[in-house]
Amino acid sequence: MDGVYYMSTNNVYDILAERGYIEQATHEEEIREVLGREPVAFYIGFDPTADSLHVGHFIQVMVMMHMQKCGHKPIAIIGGGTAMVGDPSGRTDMRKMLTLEQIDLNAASFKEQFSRFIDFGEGKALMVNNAEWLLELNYVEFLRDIGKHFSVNRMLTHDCFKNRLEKGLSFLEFNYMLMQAYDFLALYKRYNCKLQLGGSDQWSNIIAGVDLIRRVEAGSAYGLTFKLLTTSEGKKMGKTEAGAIWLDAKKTTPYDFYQYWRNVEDPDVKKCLALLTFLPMEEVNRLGNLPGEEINKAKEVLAYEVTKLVHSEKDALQAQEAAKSLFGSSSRNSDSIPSTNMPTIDFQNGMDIMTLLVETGLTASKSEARRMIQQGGIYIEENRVDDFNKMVELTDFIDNRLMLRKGKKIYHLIKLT
RNA sequence: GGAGGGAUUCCCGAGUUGGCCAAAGGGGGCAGACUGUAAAUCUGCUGGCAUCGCCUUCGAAGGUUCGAAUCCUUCUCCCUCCA
Repeated sequence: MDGVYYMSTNNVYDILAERGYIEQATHEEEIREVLGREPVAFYIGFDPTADSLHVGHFIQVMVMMHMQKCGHKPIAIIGGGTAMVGDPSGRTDMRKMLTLEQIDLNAASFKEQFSRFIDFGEGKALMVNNAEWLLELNYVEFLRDIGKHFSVNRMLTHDCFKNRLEKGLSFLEFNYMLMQAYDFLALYKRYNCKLQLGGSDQWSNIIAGVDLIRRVEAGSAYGLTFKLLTTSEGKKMGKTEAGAIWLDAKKTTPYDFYQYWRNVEDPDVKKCLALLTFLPMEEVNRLGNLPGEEINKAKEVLAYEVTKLVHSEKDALQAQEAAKSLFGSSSRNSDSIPSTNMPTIDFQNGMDIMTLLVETGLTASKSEARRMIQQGGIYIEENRVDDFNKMVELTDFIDNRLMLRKGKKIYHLIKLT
């Protein structure tokens, strides 16, 4: 039935709802009606605090894609204005101010990445930097025109501030909401943007914008929030001990990217398929409900599909192939297996295993390498290394290659050059 | 501006009669067993270098001491209360 439903509707709201994106809506019925009636300009904000988007952003990008496919017009806002000030949440580490150049650089990377997913062709989508209007604001004017519409009493009742009242809240942070609300207003006026989307943590800020537009312009504006990508246990997904999963292949290789999705926990597979791929819901449900061990098939599809979307079909195929060769029984030859090229001479007199582990980045230090070996977590070509003084010799290489493994899943190929 | 309180290893959080503290405990993470490249569970590890041992860590900089995360001084940041 889900599949039929998907096929028979073209209201993007229904699609988003069915796929499980939507968390909260300011005016559910109205939004659905507007989206079904006319092309709507909508926006999502992104702070250019890094030089690449990550998986957390990707879910928002997915939404933009769905929306665009259904004829609506995405406006991606780069938070250049807010980034100038520095995101106040997470104040202990006093975020270092990004320079204007850095922000511009990041913004350019963002745009490049957005372009892979969204069609920025004439009139189809926009990317705007809020520095355009935020940086030249006049303080007193802003207070009089915008500030007067905000009730401190009401703001204080918002959850996002409530929690902070105990820990402390700077005036700067307190103003963040006004800035974002102003963004919405500015976009409303410039582009007739009447819908703001965002992660569920943006709810308060979004309502603030909706209210502001209604007050200042007596206009109709709406907000929708989406579920943050979390595991069944409520932890944020898209982060590993090593950091975020980036969309930039230089920061997270397609192989690692693929593996991340290949290894999601059983209960999360269905959700990920729905949120991060364009597979029909019928298929999503079928795959997500595969029993027991068969769910691994669904994980393979998930990993393949997401990698294909974010990188390319070729990358997805290569990653899949690499994974199969490593975890299956076939030969271990694939260009996508993580590897390090090392000069042959380095092994002329042998190299001790601990140094090798550090060189390849499999362990962060020799101490860790030692520990790993003592615990039996290091393998050379499927042979457990039991001596941390072991010297790796040229004779250990087969065809100029040597496969190292840490734990069960982390492979690393050494290639002699 | 005044009065108090606090800053500890990835995170939270003990530790302040100075040595037994590389620093309790929990979380997270990693590894092992079991598995399905899953979950749950159990076990071990979790600053660096090194074959006893050594080195750098407890907001920053100095000082007192044979010896300081623990005492003193100054500084920075944060919190609470008062004005």
